[in-house]
Amino acid sequence: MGNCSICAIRSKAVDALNPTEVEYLQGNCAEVDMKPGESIIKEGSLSSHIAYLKSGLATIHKKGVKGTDQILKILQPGCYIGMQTVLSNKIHQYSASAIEDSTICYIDITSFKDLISRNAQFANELILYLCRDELSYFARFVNVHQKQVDGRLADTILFFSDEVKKSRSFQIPLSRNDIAALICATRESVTRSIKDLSDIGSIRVKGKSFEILNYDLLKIISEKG
Amino acid sequence: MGNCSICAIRSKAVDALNPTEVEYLQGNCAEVDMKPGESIIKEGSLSSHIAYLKSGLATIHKKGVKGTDQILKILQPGCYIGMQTVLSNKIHQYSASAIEDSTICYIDITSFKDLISRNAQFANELILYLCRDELSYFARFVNVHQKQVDGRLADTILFFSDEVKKSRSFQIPLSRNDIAALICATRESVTRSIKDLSDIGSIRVKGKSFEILNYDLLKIISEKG
DNA sequence: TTAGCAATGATACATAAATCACATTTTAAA
DNA sequence: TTTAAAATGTGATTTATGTATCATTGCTAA
Repeated sequence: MGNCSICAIRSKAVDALNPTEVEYLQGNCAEVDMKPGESIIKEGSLSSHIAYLKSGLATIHKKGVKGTDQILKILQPGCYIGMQTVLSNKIHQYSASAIEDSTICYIDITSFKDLISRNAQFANELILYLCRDELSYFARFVNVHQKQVDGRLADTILFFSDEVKKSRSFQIPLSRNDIAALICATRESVTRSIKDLSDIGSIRVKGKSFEILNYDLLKIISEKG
Repeated sequence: MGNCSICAIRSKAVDALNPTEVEYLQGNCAEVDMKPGESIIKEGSLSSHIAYLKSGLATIHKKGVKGTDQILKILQPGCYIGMQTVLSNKIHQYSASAIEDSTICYIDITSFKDLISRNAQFANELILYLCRDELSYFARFVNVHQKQVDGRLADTILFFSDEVKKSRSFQIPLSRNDIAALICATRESVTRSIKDLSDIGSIRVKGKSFEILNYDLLKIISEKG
């Protein structure tokens, strides 16, 4: 059982709850530690809990017509997982998996719904969360289709550097196949593209270790597509 | 000024309002008629109103790195337009345009936010709306990347037939360029793909008039990609 | 350590779809 | 009606990326 009242990365929504409500949430919330590769929620399964990524890193992925999964998003701490499904649908419409050591809080649906109807400010913060989330997909959708593989890979590397790892030298905890699923390409294209970006001296890569050598150049490739 | 209390296609959210609240909404809501091509909201402009599509048909579109717009979605009556931006951002992150004669209700932001904080059920319905909307984008995102042009075009034709026009013979109120922007392709590819689908006898097309001759065949192409 | 397996890199080849260039049709305007 | 402008169709060509195959590396587990 987690302790929501002292949770360091608790959401703005939870901030809007009063002490009694926080206690209620806490009583209906279970904290679970996860290893990379472990499944947080599974597409097609019955949804009974909303998950909250307290620490670590995870992905949202969804099966496509080809049978392979597409990665929709990299999730950082502070993200709700499965909320769209739990609130509007009985069956999870996407999967989520940890890609680093993570801590997940599973919140019982009923309690969560309770809090939405009880506390308007809580509901309001969730609305804001959903709006921002959806807008980020809009941007992603348009970008992915107007850039080619090099540009999309550059995007991803910059994302991990700027948003996730906040460093020029970092690990991307994804296999080449995973990166392909994320940027909508094949494993082979990812390999080639990594080679391309390395050849022009914008990055240095060894396995999962990435280092940005020429940030501006990488940015240009990301923006030009 | 519209009359929300007797609006035939008013949203489930508005259904949750009490008579006083409906009257309040009505007082802060302006109804506008639009012709095809007219802009409902504009990407980059300051957001002051949420739009609600009361009748007609519209598109959401967003500028990409190449400078051209990508169509994110075809909107049918009952859709909120610009809500994601109005609630979480000052600047509209996407545009919307009518593609058929449409009626739009512009709702003042402040009043809308008021209603969210006043009425938990209203907020709750908006949350459901946002959840469903986002899930539809997930499906679209994955589909678009795992199907080739023929499959995506088949998807679009089936969508207009099944969801919008509810007929096997209908008009698609989009230019070839628009269809291309919708299915992430070029105008030329759309033309060729229409020819492909016609050659195998699944559709008959004349200008913007489409007729489905072999529904099952079209479905197979849509599903196989 | 070694065997076995999964992940990755590298190369040749195939292909879907973009680009380019131009003809034709449709629509709008004068 | 005539003209201009926009939209659409078509064929040739190019290109990015997928597919296929095989070699290599690295990891896991006995």
